[in-house]
Amino acid sequence: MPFVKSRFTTDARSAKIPAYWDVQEMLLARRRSAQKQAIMKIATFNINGVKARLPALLDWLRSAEPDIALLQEIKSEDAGFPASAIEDLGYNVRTHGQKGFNGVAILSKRPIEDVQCGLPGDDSDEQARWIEATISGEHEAVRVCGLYLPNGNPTPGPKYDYKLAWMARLRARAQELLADEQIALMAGDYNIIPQAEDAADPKAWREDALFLPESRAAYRRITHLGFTDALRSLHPTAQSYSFWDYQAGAWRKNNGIGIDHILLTPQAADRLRGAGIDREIRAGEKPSDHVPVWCELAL
DNA sequence: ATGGTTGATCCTCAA
Repeated sequence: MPFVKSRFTTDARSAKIPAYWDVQEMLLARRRSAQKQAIMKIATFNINGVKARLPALLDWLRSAEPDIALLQEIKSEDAGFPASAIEDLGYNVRTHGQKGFNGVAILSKRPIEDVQCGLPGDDSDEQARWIEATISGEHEAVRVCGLYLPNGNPTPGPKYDYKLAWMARLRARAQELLADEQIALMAGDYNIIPQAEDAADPKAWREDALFLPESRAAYRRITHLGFTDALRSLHPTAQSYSFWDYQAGAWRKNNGIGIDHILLTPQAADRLRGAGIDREIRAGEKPSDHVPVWCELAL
């Protein structure tokens, strides 16, 4: 390796002084390690019945160690939620449940403050699909919104109308979050396949409420307000599948779809440090048909 | 092409 004379080290004396780049590199490394201590891992997970899924949920919490987990489809009333087993792992628990279906929850190692249940905009809506709260990191707080967007099938029909109406209300809440200019995110089961690339077999979903052009346009009307998809931002070409049907060997054939998303406000996106999908737990004992999607924010 | 799984509940619905 021949010695290449740097234009910054013109003589032997100045060569002893650390180069400008080395100093910058050192400062950057120092800043990175400082940020590492304040990283918060925030996950969304549609567990498809918290009681049937409790062992799998506890296993995942122990191994993935999220600071915050937003759960959907707990299929449990608040009183029936198995909070104590989760609290034993060091989590605070807040639920917004209903009998039989739907239901959302927030698990957090740090205190859960200013909890709001129910998506604003329709007082007659009885379905438990929205919970939001403020959680403080080491230096800064994040407003986390957990959502279970209506499936919408069959189409056309009242269920699809409800989906689109719910998405219009979601857009209104999203606009408020952006206007607040806070570190905030909306994460959950959106029941939306944003693009053909987010499905192994997009043709099979052409007529489905998860992939109809009108559904995807409604989703884009929300993201285009100024949200960043955590996974897509860091891994533009990664496979986004987060759901595999129980039927017809979908998991075995990797016939999946990406419908669980984390949308960040600009203030949250600036603090994004990592994102991923825990797809391996789909192969575990009595798995949910969804797997967790997570991101890491420097807070 | 059409098949076929799971959870919660009250035997059928929702996904």
